[in-house]
Amino acid sequence: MQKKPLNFIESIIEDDLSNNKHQQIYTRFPPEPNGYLHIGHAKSICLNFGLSENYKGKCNLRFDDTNPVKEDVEYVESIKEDIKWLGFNWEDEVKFTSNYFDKLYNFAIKLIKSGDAYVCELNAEQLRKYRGTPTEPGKESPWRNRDVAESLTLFEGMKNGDFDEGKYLLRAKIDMASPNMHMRDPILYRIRFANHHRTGNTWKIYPMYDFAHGQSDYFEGITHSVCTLEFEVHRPLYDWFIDKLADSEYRPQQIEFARLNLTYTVMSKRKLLELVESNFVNGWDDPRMPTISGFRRRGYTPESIRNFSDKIGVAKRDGFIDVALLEHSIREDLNKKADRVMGVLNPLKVIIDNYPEDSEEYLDAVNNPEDESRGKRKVPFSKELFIEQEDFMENPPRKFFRLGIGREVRLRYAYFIKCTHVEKDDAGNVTKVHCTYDPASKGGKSPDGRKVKGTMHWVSAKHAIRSEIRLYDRLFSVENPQADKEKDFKGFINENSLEVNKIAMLEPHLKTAKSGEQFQFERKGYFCVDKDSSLDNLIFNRTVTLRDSWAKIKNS
RNA sequence: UGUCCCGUGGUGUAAUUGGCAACACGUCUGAUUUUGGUUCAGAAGAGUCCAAGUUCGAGCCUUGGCGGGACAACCA
Repeated sequence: MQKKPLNFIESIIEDDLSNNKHQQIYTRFPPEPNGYLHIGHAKSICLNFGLSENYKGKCNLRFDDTNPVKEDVEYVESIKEDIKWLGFNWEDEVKFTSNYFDKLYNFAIKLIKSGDAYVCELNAEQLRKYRGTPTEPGKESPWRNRDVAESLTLFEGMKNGDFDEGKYLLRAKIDMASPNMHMRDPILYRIRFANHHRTGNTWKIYPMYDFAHGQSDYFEGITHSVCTLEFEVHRPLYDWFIDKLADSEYRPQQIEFARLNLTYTVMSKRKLLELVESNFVNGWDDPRMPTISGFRRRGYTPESIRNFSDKIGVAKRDGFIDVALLEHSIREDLNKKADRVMGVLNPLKVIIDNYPEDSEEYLDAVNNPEDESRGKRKVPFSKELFIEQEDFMENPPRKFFRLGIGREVRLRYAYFIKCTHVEKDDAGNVTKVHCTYDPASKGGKSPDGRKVKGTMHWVSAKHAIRSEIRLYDRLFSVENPQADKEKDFKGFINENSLEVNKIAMLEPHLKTAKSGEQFQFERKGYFCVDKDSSLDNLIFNRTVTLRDSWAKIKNS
């Protein structure tokens, strides 16, 4: 057995462990509770929790809840649910940055006292001007050298709610000329009269993310603070804070990796929120959304997402993962797990002219050829059947192996049938296909050994149950909807990303299928029962189609 | 005209004291098949952004270019 090559983060960890820098690793997943988790977060979750699993360490779930105006308990609940669903467990109880508000406040006071922070009165616009640009140095605030005592008093007042929002700020005193914008006297605290989902109205001031994040890692004893690339330039600032705070050699080590981009979708919470709010989709868990809850409702399994996460790897260069790899991951998983059934999406009536009028019989069908333990079931057969419209052609092209006049095919698990003639409507559309069957071919084998090219799925007309089927396609019509700087990403939405089919006919076995249950509709794809489904209105979501080499031939 | 990060098949990741580039997805053949699925066998596809240098030998080291990305929210 060959050892799987390490990614660069694992290499760092193995070095740290073998050098005894750490005896045990401690990671964390630190979402802000301001939206639902998406597949990009899943990558980070699998990484952080996976690392702690593989190296026998620990991993915290910590909500970075420093901005009460955007955050909500609804989101903390959904995030917890998603992580559990993926199969991960956090260490101890859930952590919140708001747990550290006191510590952070005391640290801020320490910084004021040591002359490393001051209360500033610049307004938003002035602040922007004073900050400079990436290529031009900033200017020092007129309040920068205010008395320590005065800053202390003012900061106390800010905390007590004595001042209006925006009136004062606490800023670190670092270097307004730094080539790194984040070092130009960053804001530590701002006044906010907002109700915090956990601390209520206790606080009138809230720490900025940059002032809270690194220290929270430090408070929790995190050894490896894994985050995405955009925080790379923040690292010197976090290190600056920790140097002021630390009383030992211990430092959390921040390591940045490239966030996940997937083709034909968008991955920012802001954009996903926009899709939800403008009703392009039906909520955060719409099966077209790249959210974890969306994939769950679509029928993706936790295993498929974890395997996907393994396969995409971890690196610092950012790129786009082909959505085909995700689709491969779910097919791979469902191929082993999903029971096969027969369902006709676009029914075409077939009449077996030589089959006895009122007769019916139950035929054996294998539930899952990949898993014998799943056993067999009975499928009813009778004189009138439905087949898929696209499985019949009057003038079939070369390489078409299905039914046509004079052709013989196999009905899966049933009989060989041969088409004799068709009926048409006034418009010339085929409405009924007449066939004869070979009674000797029961079960799908012909005793004389003759072969047929095609095997088709079918349902017995009088036994079939009708169902609603939601067919999903990619949400966007281009690989990268954000590539165009001029045009808004919503302009690239695929108008046909949802097709609701209400004419599908399924084998009766599915009548009692429960919400969340997954099946392979033979030759059509993987489907799961939607949460909106009920006994009198069965609803299936198509998770993904099967690979389809005929479609490729047909389209070329 | 700043600081930091990154350039390996179509896509994503490997190549761990420097030894003529591997795996996965995708693509294309063929075999098997009661799913045009699965499975199996095979093929094409990069000479590692460019240039110079060190070396017997460079994707790995050095230098200089070029290209891409991040950073100017009282967001995270």
